[in-house]
Amino acid sequence: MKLSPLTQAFVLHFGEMGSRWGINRTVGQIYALLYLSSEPLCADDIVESLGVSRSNVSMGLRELQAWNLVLLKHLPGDRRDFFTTPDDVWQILRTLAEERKKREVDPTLSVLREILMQNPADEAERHAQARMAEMHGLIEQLTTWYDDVKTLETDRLAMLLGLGARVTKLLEVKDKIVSIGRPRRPGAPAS
Amino acid sequence: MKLSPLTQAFVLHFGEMGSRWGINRTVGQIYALLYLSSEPLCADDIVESLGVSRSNVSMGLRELQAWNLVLLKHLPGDRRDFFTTPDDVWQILRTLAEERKKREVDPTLSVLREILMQNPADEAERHAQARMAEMHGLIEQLTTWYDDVKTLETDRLAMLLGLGARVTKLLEVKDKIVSIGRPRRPGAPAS
DNA sequence: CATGAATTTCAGAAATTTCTGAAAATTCAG
DNA sequence: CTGAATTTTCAGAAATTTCTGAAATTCATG
Repeated sequence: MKLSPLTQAFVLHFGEMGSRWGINRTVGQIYALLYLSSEPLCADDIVESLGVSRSNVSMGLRELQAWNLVLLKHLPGDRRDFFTTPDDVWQILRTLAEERKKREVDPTLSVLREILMQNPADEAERHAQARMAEMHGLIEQLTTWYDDVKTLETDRLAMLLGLGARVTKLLEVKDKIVSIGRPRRPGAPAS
Repeated sequence: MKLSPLTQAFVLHFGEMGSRWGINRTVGQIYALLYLSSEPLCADDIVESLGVSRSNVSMGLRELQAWNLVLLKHLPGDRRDFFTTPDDVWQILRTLAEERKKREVDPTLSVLREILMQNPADEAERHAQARMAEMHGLIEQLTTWYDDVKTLETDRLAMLLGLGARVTKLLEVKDKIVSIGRPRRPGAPAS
């Protein structure tokens, strides 16, 4: 299993990027390899392709399974485990988002909520809590949006992305139309 | 500068989360501290609050400046550097998004483009390239959306978030209305 | 241009993370 | 149950990252 130069380049890059996240180099490389492969690979294929130890691959695969990023396959008449990634990149994105939220956002939210329950002892604590409340509010808004959007099927999601910032333009126009139909009295708040 | 328990809890949590990203513990803690503080802090304040070495704080602050996450302030008649975070959490979010994109997404995009220029030597490379093209397409869609949305002022952005998945429902309704106005001939594609 | 307050740099120590090889566990066919 | 194929575990080696203290640098001021 000698890697072609193209595959090699991608695998090495993913290794580097991996370390920029929490994921380690080998895990990144294993994932890249599985992602590119047209058929499922077993642990020894990976050992051979990446030149790392068998046990390292075993641990890497375990981590990827914990992230729900790989699928386990069994070929009939073969006791070995084979691994792939899902075909659909959008599905991969959804999984990634879900797992990162679980690991990075949820714990922070719960710490913030915890702290915001307490009441402040002094002015410094009052200010600190106000800051945490701001952060909490921001994260809540983002996760609410995420929860709303994550269930969209791929084509709807693509549609939403394609719309981008124009959505707000649309709403503006709508507001204008509404306000023509319901002209505001002089001095009344601008709604 | 003894930290109050509330602040302490938040700072420690940020330290932990920091290591889950590329950022190290101290950098996370420094940021948390600055974020919560009602007035700018100088390096020695941070040393005292966190109990780490002066040089470590210096390096941490440098990293945070590289991320554009802190602001440098100078008090009149004081030669020391003082640091704060921006007041607006939405602005912080924008900066964070921008910097992470720069560090994590852009390099990947450029590697992908590089590889997709080459032409495949065999069937395996052809398949690998197709996979990379899928990933490239996905990232392009996401970054296009991001580029579109990142310029929105905070209230528009909040509006867009509030709308969430309902956007697509809106489009559906619009499509329905349009198709009533322009009934499709039998056998014609559903547009 | 000397002084001293403040900051930065950097070599190496300390801590942490990653990786390996050997041993243990698991699984299944015979 | 035995034994071969496969996977997992884990103690410690190797590599990497983080942190420190001491020295170097910067720079406003007398």
